[in-house]
Amino acid sequence: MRKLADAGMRVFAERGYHAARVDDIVRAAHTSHGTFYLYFANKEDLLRTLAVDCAQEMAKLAEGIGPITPDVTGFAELRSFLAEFVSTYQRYGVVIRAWMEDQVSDREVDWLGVQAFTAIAARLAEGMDDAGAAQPVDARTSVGALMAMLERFSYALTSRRIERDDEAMFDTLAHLVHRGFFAAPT
Amino acid sequence: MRKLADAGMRVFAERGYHAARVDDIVRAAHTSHGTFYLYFANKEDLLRTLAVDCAQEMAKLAEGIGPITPDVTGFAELRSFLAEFVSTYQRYGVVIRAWMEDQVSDREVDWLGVQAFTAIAARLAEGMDDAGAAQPVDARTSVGALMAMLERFSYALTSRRIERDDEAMFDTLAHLVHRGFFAAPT
Amino acid sequence: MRKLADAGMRVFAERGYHAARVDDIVRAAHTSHGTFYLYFANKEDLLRTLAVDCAQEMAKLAEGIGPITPDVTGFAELRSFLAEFVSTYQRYGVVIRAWMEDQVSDREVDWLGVQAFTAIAARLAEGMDDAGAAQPVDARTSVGALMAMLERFSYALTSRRIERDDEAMFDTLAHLVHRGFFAAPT
Amino acid sequence: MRKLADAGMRVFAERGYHAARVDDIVRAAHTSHGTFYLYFANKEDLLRTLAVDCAQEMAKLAEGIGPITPDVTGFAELRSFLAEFVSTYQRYGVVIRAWMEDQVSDREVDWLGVQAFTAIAARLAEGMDDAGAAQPVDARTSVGALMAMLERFSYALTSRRIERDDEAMFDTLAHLVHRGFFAAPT
DNA sequence: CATGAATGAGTGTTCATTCAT
DNA sequence: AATGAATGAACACTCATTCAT
Repeated sequence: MRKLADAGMRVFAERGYHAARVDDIVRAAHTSHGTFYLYFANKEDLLRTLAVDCAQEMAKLAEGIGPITPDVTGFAELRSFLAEFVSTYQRYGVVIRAWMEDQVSDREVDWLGVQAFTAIAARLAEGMDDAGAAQPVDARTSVGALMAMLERFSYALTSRRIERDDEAMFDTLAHLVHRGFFAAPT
Repeated sequence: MRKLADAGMRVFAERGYHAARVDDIVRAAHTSHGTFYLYFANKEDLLRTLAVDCAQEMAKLAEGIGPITPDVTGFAELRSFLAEFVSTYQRYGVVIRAWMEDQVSDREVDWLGVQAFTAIAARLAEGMDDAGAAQPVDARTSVGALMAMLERFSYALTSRRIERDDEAMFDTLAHLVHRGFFAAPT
Repeated sequence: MRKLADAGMRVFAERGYHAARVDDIVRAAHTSHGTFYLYFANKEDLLRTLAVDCAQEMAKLAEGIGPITPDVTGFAELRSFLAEFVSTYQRYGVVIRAWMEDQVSDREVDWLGVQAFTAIAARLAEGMDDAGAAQPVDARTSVGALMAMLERFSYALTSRRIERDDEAMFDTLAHLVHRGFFAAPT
Repeated sequence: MRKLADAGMRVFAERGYHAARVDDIVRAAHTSHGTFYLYFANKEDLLRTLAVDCAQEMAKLAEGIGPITPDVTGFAELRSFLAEFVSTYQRYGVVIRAWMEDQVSDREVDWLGVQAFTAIAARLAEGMDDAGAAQPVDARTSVGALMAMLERFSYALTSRRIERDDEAMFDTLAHLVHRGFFAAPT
């Protein structure tokens, strides 16, 4: 039930997954405990559901991006991807962190995660091929690094620990990554 | 007491902070509950203590590195820093993630974190000055990105979700970051 | 919930408030720990609830008594009040003593206590006015003395430390107090 | 050891017997836990020791009073006894209440209590004999009533719940009791 | 005599989960 | 489908007591 999932999202964001009580979620959703267990096997099941949502959005986002090439078009593509990723991550941050802290694993989530990862890596690899010649950087490793970076920045932005001009920061990140990939002094 | 902190580290790593029961830690340390609460106010206090340890090691590590310059020396410096950071992070991974999940904050930890961050940023800024000319990337943002990247890779390596030639991976990372900083096609 | 309050009363009476474990109460009430904390914030909250019950009964009892006059009617009134008070006190003895030992305070209880006290003092003052002339005893102080006396006798009777003809004892008490109030040599 | 008993007295008075931790007492006495258990079998043993002290003082006090006669001398005797009793009680209040709450019993304490009780009852009986004729009040019951009254007033004074002219109050009490005993209209 | 670090049994309290209505 | 009162297993934490030094 959407109402419950949304409430879970909100409550997790406010209190953190572990501190969030089923009672909080149920109240936020204006429902009863019974209803919660009608739609979710247990609290972790709700986390899993939200993780699937997250992975789906991420995968969709990954598939939507165009090739990341050494030229300005590639740079723009990367730049816009950064912003979208951060926005999505900000919504699912708690879910992701709880997921990691609890070392949970789930077929569907894992699968979607790999899909997203592969999609981005593919776009990047295309760009690298375009750049020709032997690149000392590996596409998959690079994508991993990119996503890690994004994750952390998204978190920092969410928790407001960072105070800076977002636009300038995105520019720095985009340059950093783009140059890291292609060594093109823009 | 060292024995308890060490045991806590081990148990947190195995079960995760939230799943770890005080009883597990006490048993792993071959002590009693009473002794635990003799040295730590509560479970979270142990987490805080470990976070301080972590922040201290990180700060020390950060201060030990030499300038990260555009040349091969700088590259080597960066390369070796990566390895050390990952190694340290791997030991404290759970602590860091629990710290973030619980949104805990602590004067000492925060202070040491800032110190470490600043130290690395300074080394990097030096290198950037050497590189002369206007750099489109900002040193502080870059360091943030670098550390995020490392954090996530460290985690991936720890949880063994990644299976790859570590040396090659470190090379890719070092290149990626170094080129990102200096745009020097190595 | 009545079932729990009643069980609490019984268990407190048997073991004393401090020695009574929540588990004992819960078992005596044929319920679960969860249910206990559904109706009471904690063990002390149950004590408070019982103290309110006690204060209410005492206040009701105090309001029910007629004027305590120097004549035989007044004596009879006093005599019957004594018996009722003792009976009530016997049921709430443990609650009262725990309440005092723990130096707890509560708006409602305090208020009802004052009400009861005032009601009795008023009845007595009326009688004293009837007795005319200056009385060397103050009504409020006298009531305090009376209630203290009753409290302790009630306790003695409850704990069976006293073994005597109850009727005779009540007579002595009634005479003692009545004469103390009105100095009428019966 | 006196130092510990004194400290116990102070701490019990401050926090109440149950809330007082052995650690508090030990710290207040500037000694160690080990030393505590060198002189007392356990926490309750300290309570018992203090109860013995209390009972001894009370017994001594009871033995020191002269005959309580219907005349002014008897009244004065009673009046002064009241003040001394209250003063003693105020020091031992917590001990007494804890003793009652825990329903503890002890040969020595019980014996001294009976002694004190008997001594006062004897003095009163003497006075009653002097008053000649059949008294409707029984000496032992009367003494019980008297002591109860005193106990409660002492407590009220200690906890400062009562705010009144102490001297006037003592007068009322003395009159009340004396007249209750001898029915002499003052 | 004195110490205080170490102990661990004991207990209050929480909260995910169930099930009769 | 929806409810929410009832459950009880699980856990953090306390503190009286001991004993090696």
